[in-house]
Amino acid sequence: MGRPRAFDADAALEKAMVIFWEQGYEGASLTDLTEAMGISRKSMYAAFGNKEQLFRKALQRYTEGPGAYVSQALQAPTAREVATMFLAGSIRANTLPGWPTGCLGVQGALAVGKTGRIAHDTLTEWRAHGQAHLRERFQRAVEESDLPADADPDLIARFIMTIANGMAVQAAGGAEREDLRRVADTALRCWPPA
Amino acid sequence: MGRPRAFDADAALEKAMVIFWEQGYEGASLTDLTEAMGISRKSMYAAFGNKEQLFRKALQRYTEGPGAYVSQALQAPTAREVATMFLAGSIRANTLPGWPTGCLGVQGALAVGKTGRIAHDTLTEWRAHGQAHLRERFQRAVEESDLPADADPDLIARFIMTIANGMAVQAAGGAEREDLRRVADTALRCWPPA
DNA sequence: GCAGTTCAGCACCGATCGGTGCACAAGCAG
DNA sequence: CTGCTTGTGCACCGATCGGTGCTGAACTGC
Repeated sequence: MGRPRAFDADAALEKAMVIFWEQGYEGASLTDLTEAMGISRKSMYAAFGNKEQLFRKALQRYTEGPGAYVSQALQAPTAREVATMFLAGSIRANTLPGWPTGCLGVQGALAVGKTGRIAHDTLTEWRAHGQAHLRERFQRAVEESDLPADADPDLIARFIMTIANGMAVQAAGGAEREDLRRVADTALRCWPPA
Repeated sequence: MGRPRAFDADAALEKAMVIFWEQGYEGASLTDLTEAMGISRKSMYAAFGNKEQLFRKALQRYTEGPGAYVSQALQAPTAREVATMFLAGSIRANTLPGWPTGCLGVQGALAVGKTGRIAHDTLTEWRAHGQAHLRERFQRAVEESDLPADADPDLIARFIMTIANGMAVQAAGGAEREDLRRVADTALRCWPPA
């Protein structure tokens, strides 16, 4: 009994997920969230508890929606297909047209709100500069025949930088130095990588 | 002429760098920063301008300090040594004892302040769960002889997850789907990776 | 000594944060 | 219709944000 709710809680949760995805937890203010969800603060609290619980539910929805590739990949018949499907699904989820770029699981504490946009852009540029330096160096290596003539300096630089970026996320999650060292060794087992 | 400043601006900048490194730009409040620097807000503004400029100077100091491995690696004689030194330096900088873990260039917009700690931990756990599922699946592959008996499921899972994490950072920086696809192909060119 | 200049500390600014009390409207059971 | 419950919107809470005006002390050149 009582008055039924006048909005679609599931649709509202999806809107909230998008805001968290593109702005991160701290960067997403209650005003941002409720405006996107099209409901009042009070309705949000009544329906979802508080901001933290809303975030958890948004993450769960992400896992079942854009992040469903994880469980799908795990069902592949061979280990190689698991890895291939996992990475392919990750790529797809990271670059869905009409959706925020990147992964909510990383982005959620990587993206920033309005006040942090400056720092976000500064760091994106900083990483791009580092990658550009690598690319130029590998370009030189091609010219010096240190790398094969058909090697792709841009790809190699991006590959190495991707490993480094990934290791930074791993380290933020508590990975030990020896863990990372073995990852790097694995990445360099085949050289040149392309 | 005039009264000289009573604190070491360079030491203060280093303290600020550490706070940004472990708490991110938005997560580092002026109170956090000035307390760590041991100076008043007014002194900070007089010496560094504002929070944004302080962040830029802290990033520059990071580049010249813990991040100096980048320019060092670029001077290596061969491309392979460049890649090896770059990754090794990245690992070292990500896991310096007595310093924050991870990379300021990623962390600066990844880590969060007090209010975001909950989300940060939630996401760290979320990523760890995904990696654990991968590990269990690769463990099964070893038991099924789909992977060699000496394959290391933990390492393979961490390697794949590191690529995925790195691609998420790349995507947040604007990488296209095709760019990421080639990175993933590169990572899977040698299989099994260990 | 003096005058000039700059530093440091405190209180305070408006804005925004996450979260809530209250009045009222909307729908239920009888 | 009358009670009763519950969703909704508005105004507002204390806390904190980045940033500043003011006061006085500390140091310089003369």
